[in-house]
Amino acid sequence: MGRGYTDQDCSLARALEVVGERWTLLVLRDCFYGVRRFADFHAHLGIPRAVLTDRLKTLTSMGLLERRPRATGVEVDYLLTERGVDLWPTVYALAQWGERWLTPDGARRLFSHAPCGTDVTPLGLCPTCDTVPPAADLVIRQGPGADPTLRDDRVSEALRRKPHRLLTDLFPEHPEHPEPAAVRAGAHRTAT
Amino acid sequence: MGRGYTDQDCSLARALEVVGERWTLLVLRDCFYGVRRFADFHAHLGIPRAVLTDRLKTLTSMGLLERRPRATGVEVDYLLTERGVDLWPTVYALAQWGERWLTPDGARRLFSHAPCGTDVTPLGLCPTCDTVPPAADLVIRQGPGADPTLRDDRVSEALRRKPHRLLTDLFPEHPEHPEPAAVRAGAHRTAT
DNA sequence: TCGGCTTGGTTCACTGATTGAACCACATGG
DNA sequence: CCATGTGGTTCAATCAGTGAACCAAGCCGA
Repeated sequence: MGRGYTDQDCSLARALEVVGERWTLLVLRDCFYGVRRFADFHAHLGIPRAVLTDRLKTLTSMGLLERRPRATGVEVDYLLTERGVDLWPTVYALAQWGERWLTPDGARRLFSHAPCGTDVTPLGLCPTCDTVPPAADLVIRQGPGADPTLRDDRVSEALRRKPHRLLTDLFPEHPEHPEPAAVRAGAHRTAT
Repeated sequence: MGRGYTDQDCSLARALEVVGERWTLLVLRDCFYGVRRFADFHAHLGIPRAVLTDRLKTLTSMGLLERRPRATGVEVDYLLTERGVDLWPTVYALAQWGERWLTPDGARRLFSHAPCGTDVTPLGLCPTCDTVPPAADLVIRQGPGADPTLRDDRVSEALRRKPHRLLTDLFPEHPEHPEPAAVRAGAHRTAT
C-alpha cells in the first residue's frame, strides 16, 4: 500500500490502512465463516501463498487475528480477536451491497438469527427480536443465487453442505462435541 | 487489481472488485461529505491525479457516480447515484470500527439524525426514532478527537467550520438557497 | 530409522498498479 | 491577447501482487 493514507484526519483512512489491502477483507470473511487454517484460506480464496502470509502477519500484528499453533503437530490456527470480530458489520454491509447491486440471480448466502431462526435484514437487524445480532449469533446458509460450480475446495463444500454458525470451526476435530469454548467466549464478549 | 476476484462465488468479492481498490472508498466518503469537484477530491485526499481520474472513471462506469458537466464553464460535478448512496452503511461501519479501535483521542466525526438531532449509535441507529437513518438524513460535525493541524484544504476547512448535512453540496454557488433538488431526491429514493 | 507426506511457510523473477512531476486543452476574465 | 483555473493526460520510477519453485519441521507407516 505504499505510503498508506497518512496525514488523513479520518478514521476511515486509518481503518483502510489495516483492512484496505487486496485480499484482506476476504481473509477476514473466511474467518467469520469458520476458516482457520493456512491451507484452507489458500485453497478457498486462490490467494498467492506469499500474499496470504503477508496478510495473516499484518492482521496478527494489528491485533485482528491471533496466531495459535496447535498443542501437537505443525498446524496453526488463525482466530479472530474481539477487534477482528468487531469488523462484522462492515463485512456484512459490503456483502449485502454486493448482493443487492451486483447479484442478479438472487442471494448467494443468507444469514439467520440463531436463537429465533429469523433471517436478518440487509441492515443486519433481526425483525423478530428487534436487535442487531452479533456475528456469533448468526447462522449462514446457501441462498438461491449460489453457484456450486465455481469453486471446489473443502471450505466451499462444507459451507454448501449445511448451515453453519459463524465463528465456529468449520472443521472441528471432534464433530460430535458442540464446539470449542475459546472462540465462543471471545465472540460473546464482543456482543455485550 | 490485476485479475480481480473472479471465480469467487461471493458478493463480497464482487463488491470489492468495484470499491476495493486503493483510494476508492475515500473518494466515496468525500462524496457523502458533499465533495463534488475533481480539484477538491485531489486537494482533500492528496491522491495522485492519474489515480483520481481512474477511480472516478471506474465509479462512473460502474454506476456509483454520475459525471455531470455544469451547464456553463468547464467544471464537472461528480454525484453519488442511488447505487453509490447505498454504500453508506459500509462506509459508516468501517469508519466506526476505525473510531473504536484506532482512535485513542476520541471520535473525530460525529453523526446526528437531522430530524431529531440525536447522535446515531456505532451501528447507525437513531436511539430516539429507533430507525437506521439514510445518509441523506444525517448531519456530520467535528468530534473532540479531530486534529485540525493535519490538513489545510478548503474541504477540511468547510467540514471544520460547521455541521453539514450529508450529500448536500459542500460549496453551493448560492449559499442562501436550501439545497439543490436532484441529489436529495436520489438519496430519498434509497431511504424508502 | 528411513523415506514420504502434510503443513506452513520463503524466495524470486515477472507483471501490473501507484506515484509524482510535468505537460496540456479548454474556458473564462481582465 | 495573455494569465489563470479546471480537469485532465503522459511518463519514468517505484512498489505491490502473482505464481511457480523450493524448503524445514513434524508426523506416519514400513
